[in-house]
Amino acid sequence: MRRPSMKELAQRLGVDRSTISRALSQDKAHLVAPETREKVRRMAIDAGYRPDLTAASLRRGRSQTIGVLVADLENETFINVIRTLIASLNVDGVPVTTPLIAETRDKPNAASRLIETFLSRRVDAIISLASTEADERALEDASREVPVILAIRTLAALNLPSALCDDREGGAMVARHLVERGHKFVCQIQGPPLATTFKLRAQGFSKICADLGVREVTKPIYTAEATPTAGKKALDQVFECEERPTAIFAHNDAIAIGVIEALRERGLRVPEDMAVAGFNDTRLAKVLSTPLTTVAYPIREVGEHAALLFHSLIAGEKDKAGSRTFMPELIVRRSA
Amino acid sequence: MRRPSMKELAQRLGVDRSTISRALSQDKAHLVAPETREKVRRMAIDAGYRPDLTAASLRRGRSQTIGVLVADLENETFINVIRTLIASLNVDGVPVTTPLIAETRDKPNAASRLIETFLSRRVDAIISLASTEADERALEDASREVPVILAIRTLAALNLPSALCDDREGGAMVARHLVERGHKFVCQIQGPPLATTFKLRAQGFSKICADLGVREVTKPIYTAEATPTAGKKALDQVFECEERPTAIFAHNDAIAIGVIEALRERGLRVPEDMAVAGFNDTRLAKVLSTPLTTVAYPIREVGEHAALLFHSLIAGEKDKAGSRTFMPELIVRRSA
DNA sequence: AATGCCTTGTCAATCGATTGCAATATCAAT
DNA sequence: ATTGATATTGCAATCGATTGACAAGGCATT
Repeated sequence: MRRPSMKELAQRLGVDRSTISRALSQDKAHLVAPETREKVRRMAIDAGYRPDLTAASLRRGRSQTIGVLVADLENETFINVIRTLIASLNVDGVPVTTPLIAETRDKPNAASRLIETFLSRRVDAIISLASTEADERALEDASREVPVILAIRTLAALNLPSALCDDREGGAMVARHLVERGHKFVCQIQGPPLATTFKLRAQGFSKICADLGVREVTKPIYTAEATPTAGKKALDQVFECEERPTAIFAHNDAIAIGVIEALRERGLRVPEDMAVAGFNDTRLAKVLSTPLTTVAYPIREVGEHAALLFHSLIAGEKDKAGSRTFMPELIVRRSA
Repeated sequence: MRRPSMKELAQRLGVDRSTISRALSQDKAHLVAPETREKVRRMAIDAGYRPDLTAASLRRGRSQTIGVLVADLENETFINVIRTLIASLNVDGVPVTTPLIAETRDKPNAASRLIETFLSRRVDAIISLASTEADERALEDASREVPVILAIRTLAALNLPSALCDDREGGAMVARHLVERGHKFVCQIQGPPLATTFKLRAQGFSKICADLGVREVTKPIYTAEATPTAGKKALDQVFECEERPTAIFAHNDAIAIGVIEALRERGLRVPEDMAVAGFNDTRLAKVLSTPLTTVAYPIREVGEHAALLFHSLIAGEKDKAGSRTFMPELIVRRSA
């Protein structure tokens, strides 16, 4: 006992399919007599009618679908941005645009392949929370067919509408704070160099250090991944230096957590023997027994602006679709 | 300069659209002369042809799409199961089935609304990693229209094909271990009672305690969410008891981490003053300076079996689609 | 030469909804 | 009664691909 199509509903009711379509639609419902409209709606409900969105997509040329590229599904910040984005895709609690979420894990060709799939599925827009310079070309090509929006990670060369955090200023905030606390020799543990985020944080941090006459460990220290494990390993490099810094700026809370654990294993106290600051203000940051000094990411703002960009671009209002950069906020806790 | 459709390719090449379709397909390509086939493929490539999957879906009655319901996108275990599932959706590295991932956050009506969307989009199957008794009805209804697969969380009443972990035995493993270590009075901090997972872990644990004559804190302790913050708060309840247990089984690593941090703040050492065990073997479990004794979730097995179920059911091989329960593994580290 | 088979390709219907245009009905105004 | 405007509905094309039925041509067999 399959569910009926519009055609069948029409037959049962003795009207044309177009009437059914209009009666059930949002914007064309006024074209059908209130009486008929009600009749159609009632019948649709108790016949268990369910619209076929693939058919509607084909005809409309709009799939009511958005492709979401995300670098890492385990990353709280990404997920939370996606959550606020998704929330804005609903109208009256009913999801009208379905997100197609796909993860790149920063693998070289992942993005281009996924973008191909998105385009084949005729997404109405693509929003990338995973941009790296390796995908620049793929995103540029895609942007000629469909609106492409950048979030979290920018790509300077592309000039696409984007929703970002001021990562440079975030790095600067940490630097200023460490200087205020009297640190004279500090160190960064950077995230993987692929994404612009970390580069900017590093720049902002270093700039302030230079300006205020604070020395940094000269050799740059990177992690392969932005994870606790990688952070833990990276700490070894800090201790290979001739002189030990008194504070570490980890580019992300996950890294910071690894660093703190590693310090603890070496019997060093945080912040007394070594101050540690992170970035993102993860859930865990508050819970740690040495609560983490970190930079709160403007999650809601970024998510909401990304959504706004999506809606403007869909509506063809290119003028309204400006890029914005939101300010993060330094959260001072015990660790630094 | 829009991309061409099959029709346009056909015109340019002076053949019928059906020939193009067959030449480009996997399974019907042999119906086209090798010469023509090559000609078509070459032309398709340099004309930048890209198939329209919404059109194909409509005609085929199969959308090459799978609806994935997940309770929490921040949960590593869910994500990792989804990852292995997704990996199996690719053929030769090319994604043929697109997952539609949606998060319920265990909110009452989220699942049914999302299932509606899935069905409107004509997904080929639904796989739920978010089942709670509240969604039982919705999943049952859905299963009459499309294959529904359960993963991680089961629903006893429904008898749907599922890929599970033996949570009861997992709980039992922890209990046996604590007994071996000489604990006589222990305590559980359970996850939210919605999902069967936690109920089973509790049962398995309590059964062994009872059998081996170990006492448990009588009042059951639940967390509102399976998060570190909730775990931290739950620990207060443990200390409200007249007699203090010597070991805690937290139903999940996130909870365990919160518990450990809270203990540390009270100045108690883990495991000397209080042993703590978790569940899932999260990334963080290894990294903690008191590495966590926990139960490794059979992520790969569950993910792969879920994928296998999907493929069998799609192929109409219902007989091959049996439920399976995989054994977790106790990982003994320092915390208990 | 007749028959049958195989290969290759065309024709046309179809999936289920949406929408521009035309048709009819209704009503008011002249 | 005629005209015009408005409201409501129907007709039919369309979105882009897939597929069953069928035709044409080539080849081998008898």
